[in-house]
Amino acid sequence: MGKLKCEPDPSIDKRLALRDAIELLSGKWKVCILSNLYHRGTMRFKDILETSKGITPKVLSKELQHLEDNLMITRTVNNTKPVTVSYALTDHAGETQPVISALILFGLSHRKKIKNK
Amino acid sequence: MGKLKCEPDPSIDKRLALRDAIELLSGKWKVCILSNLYHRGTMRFKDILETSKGITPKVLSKELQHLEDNLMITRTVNNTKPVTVSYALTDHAGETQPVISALILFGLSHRKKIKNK
DNA sequence: ATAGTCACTTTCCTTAAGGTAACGGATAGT
DNA sequence: ACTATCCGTTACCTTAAGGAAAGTGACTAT
Repeated sequence: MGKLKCEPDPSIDKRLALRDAIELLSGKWKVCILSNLYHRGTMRFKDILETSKGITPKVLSKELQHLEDNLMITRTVNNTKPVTVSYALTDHAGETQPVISALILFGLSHRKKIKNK
Repeated sequence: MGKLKCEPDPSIDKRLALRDAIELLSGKWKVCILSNLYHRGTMRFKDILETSKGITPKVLSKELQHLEDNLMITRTVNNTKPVTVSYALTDHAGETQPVISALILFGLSHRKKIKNK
């Protein structure tokens, strides 16, 4: 494979954006949590704890805070007994859909390539 | 945001693909190295060491091996004095382009959202 | 003989991610 | 009073990522 294009380096803005986007999806649980919320809609803490198999409450709590800080999910304390808390995706989280699709498409092709080694 | 669609859970294949794809791009240096190779074409070890500012030879060596294992780059030992080694993207690496574009697009929008907090 | 280049490798260290297990406050049922 | 549910927190530990600094081996130039 030779040189492709020889554009100037990507702008600093794009590099920061790329780094932020990857960080937001990196780690063992974030995509799993987002995916669960996407497919099941609003969920309570305990629901996510059970569907994200293997996660502990401590880690889940941290991940949810991180996702909330990044405006990917909303956290709503319900007026119930005992207290329940609902989490749901924001509209902004919907913008990850093209990213996820592209990642899956590449990942599928990549796994094929790797298997034939 | 209510429930979006209520598809069944994604297939196990897609989940694995997604995880692999994210892992391949996670970490401090991989995207940086790929981006350098993409914009500059074939590069020697020292070139990448200098353009990926802050990386150490040990870490670069490890990252390059990882990328080679994943068929993203080729490693060619040149018949020169002193020995030089050339790295270049594979065709397969080109398939990350839609992923990177999607990540940048999302990242730019995300950074705007976060700034207005 | 000495010093330099290139592509690493080795050793040692710090930091951060993630896991385990137990505990806490609020509330309710029996 | 005792137990249970829910949503966490706290304290402690292990592992992995990554950084700093020096060294190695093959070769060349002076």
